[in-house]
Amino acid sequence: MERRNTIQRQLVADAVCRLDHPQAEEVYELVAREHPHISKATVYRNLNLLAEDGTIGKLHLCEGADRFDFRPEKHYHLRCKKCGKVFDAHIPLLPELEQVTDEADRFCIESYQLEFIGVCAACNKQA
Amino acid sequence: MERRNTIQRQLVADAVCRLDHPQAEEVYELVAREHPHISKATVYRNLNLLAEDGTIGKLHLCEGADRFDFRPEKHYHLRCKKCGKVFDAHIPLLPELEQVTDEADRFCIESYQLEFIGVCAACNKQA
DNA sequence: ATACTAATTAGTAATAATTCTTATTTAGGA
DNA sequence: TCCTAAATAAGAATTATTACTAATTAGTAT
Repeated sequence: MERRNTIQRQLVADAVCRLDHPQAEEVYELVAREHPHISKATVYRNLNLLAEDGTIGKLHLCEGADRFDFRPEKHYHLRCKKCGKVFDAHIPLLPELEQVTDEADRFCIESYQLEFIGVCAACNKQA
Repeated sequence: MERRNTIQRQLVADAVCRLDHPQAEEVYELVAREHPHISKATVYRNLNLLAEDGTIGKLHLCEGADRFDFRPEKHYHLRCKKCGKVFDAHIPLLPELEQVTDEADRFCIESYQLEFIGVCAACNKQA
């Protein structure tokens, strides 16, 4: 049987759109505020399903829990090591990175995960 | 007071050298085989201390637990999505990546984390 | 050698994030 | 309407890691 369109899945997707790079827990909290009966496992499962079929993006960053991202275009991310916030980078994609191969290891590269780490404007101003 | 040189720290460092991109648990197991009284917390603490001062590297990959790496030169990593193994990439460092800035966000980039994902030679042969 | 003191330890408890389990409910087709 | 597979709720279980605390240790000073 096909994947169904469920209300829960739609609610999860909506919540990701309304939040900024939320972690699963934040998505759960937002949905649960309106629909207290939703199960945490349902939120996790649907986040992963939505990420699988590309409806949303899933970010596995160096620190902390996975985050989700509804922006469709491919883009890099910045993580502030002071406040922990994650930002969309306004950096053009690096074509060199897309073309990397590793013949030496006969390893078939399919994708990559890149994250820039540093200090955001707000935290920089404070210091 | 300064950081001390402890036997436990040396044992942890040695174990990382003898293993290939081990997770903390594997380091613990190897040390504990010879020294069953070592505490898991001690292994974790020392792994992080060693990573802090650059004696070993700490890898936060997309999947699974953190891994540790004793190789001193900067290099990229490959992760096989079939078998989960992590390999050192024989790919030259990309200078473009080292020079990236993000003026638009006034974000001060200090480092980055890059990981290539694909299928290793062994898994490729099987399929 | 002994004593001192802060760093480190072992062992355990706690936490955080996520996945698993099971009984129940639902959606869509026959 | 009835059937069946998919999806759900609720909570237990798991995994990886960190926190806590009393006891021990390393490095230095006596």
